[in-house]
Amino acid sequence: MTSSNRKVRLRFAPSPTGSLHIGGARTALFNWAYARRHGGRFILRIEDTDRERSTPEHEAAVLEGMRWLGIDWDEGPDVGGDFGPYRQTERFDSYAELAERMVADGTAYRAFDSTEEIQAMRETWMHSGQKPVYQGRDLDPEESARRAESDPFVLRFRVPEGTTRFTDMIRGEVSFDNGEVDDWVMVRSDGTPTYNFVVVCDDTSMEISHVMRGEEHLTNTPKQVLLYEALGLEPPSFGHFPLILGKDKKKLSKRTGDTAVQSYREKGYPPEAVLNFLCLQGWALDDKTEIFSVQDLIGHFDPADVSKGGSIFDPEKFLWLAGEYVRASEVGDLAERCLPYVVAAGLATEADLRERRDWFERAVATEQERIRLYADLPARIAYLFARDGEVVYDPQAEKNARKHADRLDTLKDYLAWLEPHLQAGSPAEEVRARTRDWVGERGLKFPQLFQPLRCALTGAAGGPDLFDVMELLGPQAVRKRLQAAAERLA
RNA sequence: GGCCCCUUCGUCUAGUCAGGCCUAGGACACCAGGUUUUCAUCCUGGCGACAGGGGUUCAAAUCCCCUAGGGGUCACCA
Repeated sequence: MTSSNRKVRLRFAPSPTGSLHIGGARTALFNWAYARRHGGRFILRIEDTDRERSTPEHEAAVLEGMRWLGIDWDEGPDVGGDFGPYRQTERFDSYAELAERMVADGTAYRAFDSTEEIQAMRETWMHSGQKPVYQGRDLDPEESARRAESDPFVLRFRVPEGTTRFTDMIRGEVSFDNGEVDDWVMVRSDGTPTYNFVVVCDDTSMEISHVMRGEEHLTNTPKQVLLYEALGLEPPSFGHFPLILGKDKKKLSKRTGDTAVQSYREKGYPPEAVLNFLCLQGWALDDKTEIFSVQDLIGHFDPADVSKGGSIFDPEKFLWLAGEYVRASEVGDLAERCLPYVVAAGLATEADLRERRDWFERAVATEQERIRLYADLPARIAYLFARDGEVVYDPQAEKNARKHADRLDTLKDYLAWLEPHLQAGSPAEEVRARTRDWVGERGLKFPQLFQPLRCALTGAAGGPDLFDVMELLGPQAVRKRLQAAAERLA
């Protein structure tokens, strides 16, 4: 394309004005995948030139979010690299010098308009249907230099006549009439450089070969391409991803859904599922595979295959995907990942769970196909930690149990029958089989025993196999819960 | 409002570049069955789309034009 013999170097350049956004994460992911696929480098650069809103805490949160997802970088503020520094505010010196040169050769000029004047112009443009473009209001060089000594000014880029074209890796040929492009501000009156200026400087000096970002940057691209041309530099290849949309079809925002990667982490989404879901926003591995790893992404990602239209973020499908990952987990791993949530819910201490590790894993196994998020587990296994006389009966469970007029006798007789098994510690399979026989011999239907039994043991209307539950509970708890139920269900 | 981008089931998408293999495939959701001690899982089936209109062609979801709709952007934010 633009640069055939350049080394492949891509960057993700978030501004630390908040935690990692779901859209930013996808941008990072695709850039990362492209770099990895082509044996290139992936660079993390912090765009902190908005000093008002940028904070070290946000920067840390962004890095943490990336790490959690498993997107690693070869160069960045924390790991360094040969093209540092990797925070823009630490690179200010290099911008100033270039700006001076551009004023000297006329590709940039000083503008002395006050904020109010600019405001007024914009008002006029918007209401009168004129082109909302600021162009060519520069003074002759001498007057400009003279006024510069007393009055504040900004440096603007002088947009030449013509048409600016570039080949977008996702959209193909894109062109803008230069008459539509503002003589945009490169350097503010306080001497600090603006985004479009800084980006070009940094991408150049960091030898970035491909710039892939969200579609909201599409109109910035001609400004940047023009700057590359004015500087006699070869621009990188550009690509603009479609936006991730909320239910309202507008750019996903906090109003229309959770946008922070961190909040999905807290809710207990497996990071692999988050990554997988992000891939599905605008890209597909093939015509039928929904579940795949980042290795598959790396092996097949091509920006030309990315959809051009925006995609509405579907929380339902996201949840389904999370569940798929949870179900496919190895139980030990799943237990490890759920453990913090069980502790946070106050059901047990970490030490306790680690001591009863085998038991805990078995408990997790009973719920593996019922939970979709790690955070779903605590509520589902809370009954295992309840006091035997105080198991919380779900209204539906109690209703089911009370449907059977013979419930009290059934439970009492069943407990009596069960007692020898409890004492002998009979395995679940055996008790399960024998119980079925017992139900048959007594001429009962299964629900007549199982509904009261489930309510007594777990308090829930649905749940795992009751004989697995009994094993987890242990003989004493089973006894007590059945006895308690004989009173509570009277 | 100007400019730019976009448009396949409700949603995510395959197919569009190289027109026929598309009576448009998959997934989520939904509906109906089945399995199960219940819930969940799992299995089977169903519902459901080429924005509209003109061309080009033997043939168009695919190419061209127009219209409509949606979005983005118009900062001394990034």
